[in-house]
Amino acid sequence: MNRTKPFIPPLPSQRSSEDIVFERDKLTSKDFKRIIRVIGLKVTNQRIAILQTLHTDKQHMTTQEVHEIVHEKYPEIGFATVYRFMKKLKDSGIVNELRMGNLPTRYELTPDQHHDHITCLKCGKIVEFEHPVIEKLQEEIAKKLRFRLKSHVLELYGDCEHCYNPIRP
Amino acid sequence: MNRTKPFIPPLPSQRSSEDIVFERDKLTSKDFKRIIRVIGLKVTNQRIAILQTLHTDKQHMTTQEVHEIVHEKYPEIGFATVYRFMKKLKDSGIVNELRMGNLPTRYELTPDQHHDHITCLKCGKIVEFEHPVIEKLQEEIAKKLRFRLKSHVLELYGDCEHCYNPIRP
DNA sequence: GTCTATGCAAACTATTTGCAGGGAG
DNA sequence: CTCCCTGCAAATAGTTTGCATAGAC
Repeated sequence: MNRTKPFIPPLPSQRSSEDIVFERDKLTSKDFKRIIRVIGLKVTNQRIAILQTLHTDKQHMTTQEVHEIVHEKYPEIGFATVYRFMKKLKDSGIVNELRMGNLPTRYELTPDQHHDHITCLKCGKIVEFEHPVIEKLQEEIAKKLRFRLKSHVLELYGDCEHCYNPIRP
Repeated sequence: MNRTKPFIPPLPSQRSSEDIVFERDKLTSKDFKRIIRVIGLKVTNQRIAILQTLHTDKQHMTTQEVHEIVHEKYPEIGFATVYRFMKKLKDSGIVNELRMGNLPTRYELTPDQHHDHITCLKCGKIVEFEHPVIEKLQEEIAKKLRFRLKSHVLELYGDCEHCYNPIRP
């Protein structure tokens, strides 16, 4: 996977190319501030910390997990702040919302290259994959049904190799 | 779409072919009883009514909607009964669970032929589609990642033709 | 100084659970 | 007659909202 490709938050409308291009792997506090400003919000320590967490810590975190981590640095932070900011981030495309079954919603910084997920029903392990052909087929389907495709969710569910009985043949 | 094909509830294990084949379009009270028995539950009026509703009324209903409808015939019925039964139905594959964004979970009788959904973000319209190639590609992905594929969710989101500005060219 | 953001708590929504009585097999 | 099923209500989980204060710009 190409990890040095520039990370461009997909803001639907007013994108001013040179303004919001970030190096995905090297996001600093300065970048976070910039992201926040770009989506028209005020820069606060809490928000920086949330972005920092999403960027540094493990992918696919729930709001509660994000809160837990940020809480260590800013013990006063409330759930509401995290929830509210996550929603803003989602609305401006900075993060993706992942809904696995009826588990709590998880988030990931919008990847530079779109990918989907396969989740183990037994241990909860999540593996990412990309499949350009499927992407293209989806476009075709939408076109045929006269929809303007905005987004999609493809989640596979199964048992990972460690979880389906390794003893029985 | 072939609507006269036999409807075979995909019970994972003990399927005794001649026992659980139903004509999808003609399900009667008798069939509902049979379905309930097949999944190892006791037959009750409430359960029959729930299946009846899922079969007769509009597809893609929430548990609350199902409850509302069944409630007219059995005013004493509680949410719990519907929720509990829906879960059983899901576990035995009689119904599919659809989770569109963070909206309440919707259900459909498991279609004889698998299909996915495209949802209009503006008016909520849902259109079903099938795409065998995508299905096959999913199998391949799972295989490559060493998962035993159990199920998947493919939901496309966009604006339907009536909702993207029909005036502007 | 103005207006947005925050923290707290309460409200809300969808869903689950405990329990005692009712009904299917 | 034995459990399973049901209705009710209370509990829970995740998320949202109202409000007064704090803080960014």
